[in-house]
Amino acid sequence: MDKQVLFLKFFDFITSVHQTTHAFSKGAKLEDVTPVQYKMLEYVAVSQPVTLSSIADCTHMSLPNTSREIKKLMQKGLCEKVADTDDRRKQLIRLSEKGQQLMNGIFGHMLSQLEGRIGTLSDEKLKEIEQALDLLHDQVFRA
Amino acid sequence: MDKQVLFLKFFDFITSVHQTTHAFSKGAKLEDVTPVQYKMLEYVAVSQPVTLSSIADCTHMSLPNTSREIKKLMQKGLCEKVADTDDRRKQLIRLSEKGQQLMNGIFGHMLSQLEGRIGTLSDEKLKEIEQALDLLHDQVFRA
DNA sequence: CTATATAATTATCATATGATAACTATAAAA
DNA sequence: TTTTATAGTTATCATATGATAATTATATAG
Repeated sequence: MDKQVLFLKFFDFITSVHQTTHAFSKGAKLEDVTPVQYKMLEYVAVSQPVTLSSIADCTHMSLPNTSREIKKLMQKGLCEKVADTDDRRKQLIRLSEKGQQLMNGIFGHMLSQLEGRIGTLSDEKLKEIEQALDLLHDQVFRA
Repeated sequence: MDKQVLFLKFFDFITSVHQTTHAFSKGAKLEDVTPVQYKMLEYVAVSQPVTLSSIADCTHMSLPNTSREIKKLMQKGLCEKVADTDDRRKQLIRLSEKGQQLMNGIFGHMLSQLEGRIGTLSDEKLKEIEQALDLLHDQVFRA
């Protein structure tokens, strides 16, 4: 097994995933949300409610900058703060109704893009794809 | 086959790939090269020599901004221009010796990161991984 | 030959992003 | 209780990035 060749395949694969990600998000209307803000919204959508610190950690941002951008997202009415009753230093963030709808729309758009790619495949093929996702996730792209 | 479930799996997978990419590039010393400039270097490294227009296309940048950033990369001694003898409007870009060394170092770093993840796997497992990469690349993450 | 399309450059501007210092409030440890 | 650690805010600055208009040079179509 030539590791050099496998590496090139990985590199090509990662590039393809990035391009596909770009293609998927293209066309989803994101008026008034910057790339960094979108990344934050995506994280909040999946893990809500979350503290500012965990947003900062997971998006590789500093706490001050995270605070600033969340403030902007709240001003746009996309996020809400909830006080943490256990630890009053913490601020729990979650999507607002409007933010939830925005992300639902985006996820729906991505789903339809995916549908366009795998919609016609047989159930056996889909099973194979699912297994491939699991394998790579566990063996290579694990955190 | 529940498409909704498969979508969530895809979403999770894409997130993992992005995080792994981030982890891979972390630690590679990129003094004085911005993220956008790095993206350009990566494209040039793989496809050189390339025209400014193709760099602009593939990195989703405007031509003026591409021109500006390439200029900076040349000032840093990482890229070179070669005139296209066929069409004198075109500027072919390639890595300089220094740029080549930089990218070799980064690719080497990524290779060792990958090695750390799959280095101990059996040849059969590696074959499976290779097939999974091919499958997903062809069926889902194709351009 | 003239008009038009392509490739790239330069200049300029607004905004997004990243970094840091100074600060407040609360919790936990000594 | 005093000290120290944690969570977050605010303000400020420098730089990176994205958008656009105006310009030059060359190629190609009519």
